[in-house]
Amino acid sequence: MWERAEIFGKSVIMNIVEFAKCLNLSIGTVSRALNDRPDVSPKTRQMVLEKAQELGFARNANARHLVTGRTFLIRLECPYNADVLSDRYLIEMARALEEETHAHNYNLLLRLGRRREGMETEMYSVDGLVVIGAPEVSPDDFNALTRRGRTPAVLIDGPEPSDFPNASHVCVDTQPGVREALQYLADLGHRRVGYIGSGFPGQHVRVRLPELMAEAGLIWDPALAVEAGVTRQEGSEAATRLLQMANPPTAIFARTDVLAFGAIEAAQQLGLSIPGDVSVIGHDNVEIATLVNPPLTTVAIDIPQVAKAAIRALLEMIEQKAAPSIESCGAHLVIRKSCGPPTAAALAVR
Amino acid sequence: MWERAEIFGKSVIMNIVEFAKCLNLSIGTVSRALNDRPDVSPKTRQMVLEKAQELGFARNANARHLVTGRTFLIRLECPYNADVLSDRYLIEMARALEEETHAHNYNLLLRLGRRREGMETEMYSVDGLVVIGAPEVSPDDFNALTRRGRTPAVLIDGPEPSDFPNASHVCVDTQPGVREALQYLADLGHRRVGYIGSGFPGQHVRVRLPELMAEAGLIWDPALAVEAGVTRQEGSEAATRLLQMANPPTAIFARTDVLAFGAIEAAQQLGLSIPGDVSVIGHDNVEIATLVNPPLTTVAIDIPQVAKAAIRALLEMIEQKAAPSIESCGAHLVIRKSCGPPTAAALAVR
DNA sequence: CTGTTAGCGCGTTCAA
DNA sequence: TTGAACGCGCTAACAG
Repeated sequence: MWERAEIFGKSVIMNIVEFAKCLNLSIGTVSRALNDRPDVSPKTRQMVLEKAQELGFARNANARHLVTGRTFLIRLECPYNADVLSDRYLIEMARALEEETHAHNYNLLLRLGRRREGMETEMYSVDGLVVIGAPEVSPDDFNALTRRGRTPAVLIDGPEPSDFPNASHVCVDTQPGVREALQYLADLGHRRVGYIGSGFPGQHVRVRLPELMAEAGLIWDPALAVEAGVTRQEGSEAATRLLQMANPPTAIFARTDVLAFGAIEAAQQLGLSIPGDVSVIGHDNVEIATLVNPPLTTVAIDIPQVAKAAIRALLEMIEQKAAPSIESCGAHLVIRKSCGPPTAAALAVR
Repeated sequence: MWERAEIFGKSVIMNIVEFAKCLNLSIGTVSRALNDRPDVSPKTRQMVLEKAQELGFARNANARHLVTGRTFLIRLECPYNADVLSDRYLIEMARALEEETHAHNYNLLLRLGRRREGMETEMYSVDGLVVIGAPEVSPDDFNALTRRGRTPAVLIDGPEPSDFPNASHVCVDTQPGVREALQYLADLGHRRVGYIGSGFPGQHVRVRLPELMAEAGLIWDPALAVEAGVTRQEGSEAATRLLQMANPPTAIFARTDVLAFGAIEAAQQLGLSIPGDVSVIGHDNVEIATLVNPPLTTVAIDIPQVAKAAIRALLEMIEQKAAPSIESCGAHLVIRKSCGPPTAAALAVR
């Protein structure tokens, strides 16, 4: 059924030899015309292109890949299983990467789920690899993924660059966004800002929080920084603790949007309005952030920028055999409706 | 840098000839061992496999594809641009399809954005195509996609099967889920159930609503069926109209979750509690359905089932040259917290 | 069971 | 500017 069938007495699947024969040209000329080479007369090229359209001739991609050694395919690897919300980040990143690869005439091969053992040798031959969201990826994993370093790779938000000198890195640095967020709160008139952390150790933001707060002209009080976890419930509990303090913060900055949702919930349960009585800022710009009430102001990683940087680095390695590079991308503040100036009463408390 | 480099004095990229030479075997034997053919002695196979691992030999996929005419690649096409919420459906479908293809040792090539003109001849050679969510796909589009029908294709929730007899079809029939939903409401004690439609003409569910209602033992009153649109706001307005009737429904079934969100909002603004005073059921099982308050009971399309059916149909065409098939997949009810028994007062009204 | 050989379809030399 | 011939790396058919 899908074989070299006959339609109207003509072989449907044509190779370049048969096609060239139809045009009374040699395959060399046809190939050059199709590849847009300069050494073909314009009208020959024109004719070849038209006839290809007319006869429905398309070159066999596999043969081209064999002879050129290129596939124009880039594979996206997500070595870890994420929950739904961080998936949102992955999905948006995948979309951005896909757009970027298409813009360069590459295709993106997606692998959302876990890698299966033993598929290494059966895996598709790709020109490059994007490994995303895998701070914990091991050298062994990396070797398996890249066929012992033979396939150019770029790691987004991956492990320490120094551990994988053969790969390019795009590091996501959220500090600019956090800085913006704190400055925004300060400009609104806040002085005491609470922080709800996600409990992960060694987060740059957490570590540099005192400094960042001070920089924005905010008060740094260790009692205002609590570690929660990842769920909305945990965010709610942490916010409740903060808001019931004798001298509560007038704004809360949560390490993730989900924690911020919990904080909003907690404030509302305590009878506080947002942003009237308390301001809340999240982090991640999760899709739902626009749909909660009030829509959440949040720190957003610039996903298109990260995708652009990653694909650029990868293509430089693929096409120009460039050495691996390291780039850092920032984040910025997305202002919606969960922040406002503190009330006079709240300010009076301290 | 990524060339046939020398590491430890040995060529890193090895072809099957060089590999066979290392083993003192012929390439034929090596090929058969690697392909798991029966006509190789077990210990030869064993040796070949071990040595391949040890020397890091992997066959050139492109050469295999050329000679076998197969790539084990399936491309997913989404010909239309969807909004964020229906994207959610696409994304979940993509995940399910990806799992399914991997289970069969195929890879899924994703194309989330719009197709670009002129990429036809440059497109990757794939074994099959899944076209999703394109009821409006035209024969021309279809021909371009399938290289004039040469590439096996399956359409998920596509146009009338009769219009594309060369493709397999997986139709999504939500009626079983709707039936379940209505029965669930009836079992809770409801009699008067309102319906908020999305305004699309010719929806099977809408057309058969009287019948489905009657089947569940519910009252069919045309006044209780209103057409809204697609936004939350429209859902809210429609629900307000329903709930302000002299003899209002005790439950509302909305054609989409977004409309249901609007209905919940409307009820709450009217001072009605959910599910205390009014029950609400949605349709689509959008991600956010679990996050609203109360979590929304909704009709869910069985995405894994659809994906399974699609891949099965496609692989039958690819591997067994089977004729195109048509299959219908159902939906089911996901019970969360937006439904309860009607209040005695509400029942007394009628 | 193993070795040998002929293509798969194309890009890319070299001559003409 | 064009044509002829070689080879990319592999599978499959056939011969031993």
